[in-house]
Amino acid sequence: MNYKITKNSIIIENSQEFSIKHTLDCGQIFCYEQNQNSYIVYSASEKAVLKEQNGNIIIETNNPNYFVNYFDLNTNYTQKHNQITSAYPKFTSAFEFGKGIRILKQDPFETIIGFIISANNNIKRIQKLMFALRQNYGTNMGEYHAFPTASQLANVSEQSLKALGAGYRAPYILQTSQMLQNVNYQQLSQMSTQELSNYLLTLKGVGQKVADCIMLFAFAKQDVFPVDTWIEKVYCTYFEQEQNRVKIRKNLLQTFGNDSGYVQQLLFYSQRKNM
DNA sequence: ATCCAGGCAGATG
DNA sequence: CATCTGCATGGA
Repeated sequence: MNYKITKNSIIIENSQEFSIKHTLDCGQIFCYEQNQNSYIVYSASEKAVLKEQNGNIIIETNNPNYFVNYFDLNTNYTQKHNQITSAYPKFTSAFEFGKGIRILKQDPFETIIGFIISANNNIKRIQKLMFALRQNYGTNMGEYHAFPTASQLANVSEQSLKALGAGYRAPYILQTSQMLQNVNYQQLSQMSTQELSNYLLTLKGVGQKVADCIMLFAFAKQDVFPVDTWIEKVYCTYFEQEQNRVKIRKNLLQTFGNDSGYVQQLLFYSQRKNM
């Protein structure tokens, strides 16, 4: 995709390959806001404002290089979309609905906490708690708050987390933050999918589904297929009646191979489209 | 009132 | 190994 970088912006020309709305609304990110004619994205300590003008996308930010990587601007999603559409024609209309989705490369710690909170929860409440964590424990950046670091979050009280609505996840957030204080994410990113999965599963509040989401949305792993209640519904629609998530995941991984991550997100978004 | 939301941990066969 | 249960909270 063609883009230009200035000191405080990214300009994307001819932007059909990037739907801001679908990319942000598809459920992979929790800390963003929609305004009248712009979206604001918060990631770790960074912020970006996204607008469409005359068919171009303008991303205003103090850290353009961070968001080039974050929005995965160097990957050709038109090609990916065409490829899966021809490879799996029975899903054409479902894929079409989410055309323009880009799989984000999000901050690992923020993504880990976000998806720990996501367990048995709904997206509105997840977003609310994630912003509350920023507001209460994150570094004040002036006009907004950064997401708290592992060390910052490791030192808050379980009581105060529960007061913000974390419920029974409060001790998971605390224990995982403590475990991640000295982790080398560079090292994690070099692991194979299986190695990384094994590591993530040692964190409190992280099971297979949450680990898959973390690997997909923060580590750009493609050979994962997060199975939640929505994907269960998709599976029962397109494949067969099956309640066992382990089997569903195995079958979907076998069917979609290295297209799994991108396909999963398109199918998830399509399934939730009237929400 | 009951069920559900991007499930997980811990206990029990 | 597989299956079962409790779990905070708020909206439908």
